[in-house]
Amino acid sequence: MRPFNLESPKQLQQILFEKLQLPVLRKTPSGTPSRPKTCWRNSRRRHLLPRHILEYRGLAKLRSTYTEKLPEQIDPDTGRVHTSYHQAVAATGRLSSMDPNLQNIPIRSPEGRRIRQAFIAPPGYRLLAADYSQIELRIMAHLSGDEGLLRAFAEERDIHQATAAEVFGVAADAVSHDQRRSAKAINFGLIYGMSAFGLARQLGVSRSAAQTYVDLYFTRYPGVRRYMEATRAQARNDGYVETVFGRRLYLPEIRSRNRQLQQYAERSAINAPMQGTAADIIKRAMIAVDQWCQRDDIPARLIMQVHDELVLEVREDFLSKAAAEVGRLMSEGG
DNA sequence: GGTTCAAGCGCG
DNA sequence: AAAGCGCGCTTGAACC
Repeated sequence: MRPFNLESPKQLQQILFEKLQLPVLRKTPSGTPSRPKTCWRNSRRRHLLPRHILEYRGLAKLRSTYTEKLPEQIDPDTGRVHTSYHQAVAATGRLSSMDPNLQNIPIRSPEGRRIRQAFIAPPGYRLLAADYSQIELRIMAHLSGDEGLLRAFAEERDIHQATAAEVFGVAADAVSHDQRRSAKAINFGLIYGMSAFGLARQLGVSRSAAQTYVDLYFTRYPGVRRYMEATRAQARNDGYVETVFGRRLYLPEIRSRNRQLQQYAERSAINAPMQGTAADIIKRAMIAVDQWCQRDDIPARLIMQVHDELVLEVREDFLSKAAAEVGRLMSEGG
């Protein structure tokens, strides 16, 4: 018998599953019992130990990846951390940031935000971040031409609230927190090509309830359903999908007899035009913003891109002018 | 000393 | 059986 390493995360988790009596919902090919991740993560509501372990993992990630590593990556010449952006990595046309990755600096947790606070501008300068609001859903509205969705955006509505009002048949100001949360999950799910099954798992409701939400959504936004169906059909016919600006993603597996590969290709076909068009738009904005920055006497520099967000370094006295101009360039393209 | 893989985490 | 897209980094295990 092999030595039993109690510090092996896998073994620890395995023992924990038994002690906590989490159900075995499937087995791996080798016969090892296995529980879905969500089951394990949900168990933290009932059990103290999983809660502590998940908290520990999050903190360990922050320490090992950011707190300990980033200071080592400071360039001695400039005193800054410099990333490399790669243009031909992500299939959808996004940039990817490497060595170090500055597109995944923490922000979602309070502890993570403390790490982000370490990123500062030089004396006399400030960081200016400008991001697109709901850009992929706006693109979905554009591509689908759905009247209801286009109207909601034209009226600058809170889109998740507006969706909830439509799907649950209530007035916008009567939408509950849970209804908005569900609508948000539906909206994200649509962008990702998610099924009713996936939505059910995400929301913790029954499959039939999730199916009801999806059906209701498509009744309210029929253009979106038409668009989704047309995109799948087009991908299957042509073997590729493309963005508004013509960037293509080839999907040979859309005709695979392997159902898993075929469905994955379908989800990619749904997602790529939206994610890819967003990538095209911000790249054009980057060119416009940088050209503006390079003009004489403009005390602002484009220093980072995070998919739907541009970050600039701006001289303090120029901040409001820069914010206005960057906003204009990002929405109108110059 | 190195590589490769999976798991698990960070972000949009 | 799997059933939500796109990424990168760290860790530990297994192996050379």
